[in-house]
Amino acid sequence: MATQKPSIPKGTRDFSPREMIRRNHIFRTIEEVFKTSGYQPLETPAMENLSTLTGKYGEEGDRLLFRILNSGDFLSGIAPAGLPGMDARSLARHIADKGLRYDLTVPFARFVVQHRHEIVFPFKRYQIQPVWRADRPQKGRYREFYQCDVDVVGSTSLLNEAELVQIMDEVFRRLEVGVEIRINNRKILAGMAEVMGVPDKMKDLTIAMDKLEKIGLENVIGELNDRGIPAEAVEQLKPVLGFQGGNAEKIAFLRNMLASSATGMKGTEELERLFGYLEQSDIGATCLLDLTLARGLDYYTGTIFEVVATEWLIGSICGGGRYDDLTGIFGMPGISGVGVSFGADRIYDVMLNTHKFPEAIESATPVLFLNFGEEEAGHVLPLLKALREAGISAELYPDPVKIKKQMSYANQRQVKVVVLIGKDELKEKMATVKDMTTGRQEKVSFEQLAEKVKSVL
RNA sequence: GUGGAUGUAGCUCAGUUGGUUAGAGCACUGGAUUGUGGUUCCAGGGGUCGUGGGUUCGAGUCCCAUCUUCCACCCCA
Repeated sequence: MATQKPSIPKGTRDFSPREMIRRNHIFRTIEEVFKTSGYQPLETPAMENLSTLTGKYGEEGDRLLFRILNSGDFLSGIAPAGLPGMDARSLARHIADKGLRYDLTVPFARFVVQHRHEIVFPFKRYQIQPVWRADRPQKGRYREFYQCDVDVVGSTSLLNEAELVQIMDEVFRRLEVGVEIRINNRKILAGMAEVMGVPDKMKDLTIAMDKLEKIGLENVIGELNDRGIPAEAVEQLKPVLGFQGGNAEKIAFLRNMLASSATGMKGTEELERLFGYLEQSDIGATCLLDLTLARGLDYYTGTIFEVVATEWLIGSICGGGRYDDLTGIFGMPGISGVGVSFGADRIYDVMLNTHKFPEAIESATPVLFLNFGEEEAGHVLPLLKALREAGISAELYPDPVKIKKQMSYANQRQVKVVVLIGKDELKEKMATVKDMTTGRQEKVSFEQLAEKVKSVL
């Protein structure tokens, strides 16, 4: 067999021990915050039935789903004559009925409906697992990445939204990542489309508005025109796009602008109440009412969130919102949920580039016993066990190779303490303890070893 | 899915208008030092030049295709 160059699929990554220590620091911090707010852990399978996934993320989302080829003779049901006339899309419907999950929210909704009789509502869960998207990789964009979701379903209270903001604030405070939390409400966007006389164009409207920060006012207006929104409607939108003022002023402005839209007024009230809660919640990060925030996922119906890092531009590092009827598609209408998702990989990128990883999490190196041969190594085993029981991580070099080689290994592993027990030491029942940072070494009795090692560490 | 850039040793990169056997630094292995690392010195191993075609007497170098990575669009964590 010809040797092949080892590689991994496009957009996926290996994580080295050094990277894993840092990633785990992020995961543990997030999980800790989730737990202290009363959320419970949940996991779902990497793959879902394709019928569960399709149609939940919009047309673009469907395109980005990874499909899993059926097992067995999956072409048997297709007439060979029909094949040439079939495009990849329709063929895919016949030969794939499973797909990798695209996010954690839809599988969660599926879980809630499927287990509705076992669940006590309001149900609060968190879920930290990878998701897959067949997107083209780019800066901060991967085909396999981890999401850390917190959701609560079965409650329409805006206190849930406020709690999620608190969680976002606390996570990034603990990770020492500077952020701005942007908040909007889909009902506001629907209301705008309504008062502009283009209620069916809400999606086009939001896609264009969302780009304001990126492409500027002129280009947004151009895009609105291209998307078939009449000039007089665009004219009504201009004050929104150019609005300067604080959150309270924005709410007052909306109340005036959206007066004729029941939906719009509902959204305005929701925002007002949420910001009221936030004022009483002692939030450290900036919470900004962003009238141009849209978010592409189809299922959001109320409050929407997005978090961006202020010290490193990489797109959003956390996002989410309220979905009023996600469970309805699975046959359980009338259950409202709200949640946010932390993008662990992007948070990692931000922390790496802004040097936010604490040194302390990196230096958990063990004590190393050198291996002088079969007999000497045998005498090390009880000492090794004693150290470990004393809570000191320790290891014995497995092969009796040259001491120089073993020392070199210790050095590269950044081992702080090396213990040498050779023929000489065995005779006196002593161990030589070497401090690798100073280079100094000292002989101690086996009984004193743990204590001595501790003093050097 | 659209457009642009990229690929030479494990890593970072040289490589002339196309011309012998493709180089350097770091890393690795062995030795100076038969029980002592991080410094130094000496020696050594390692590359079908991303892959597949083509042009040419001759291709790392030119052309085409394809893949990877990166960047932008779309969309998004």
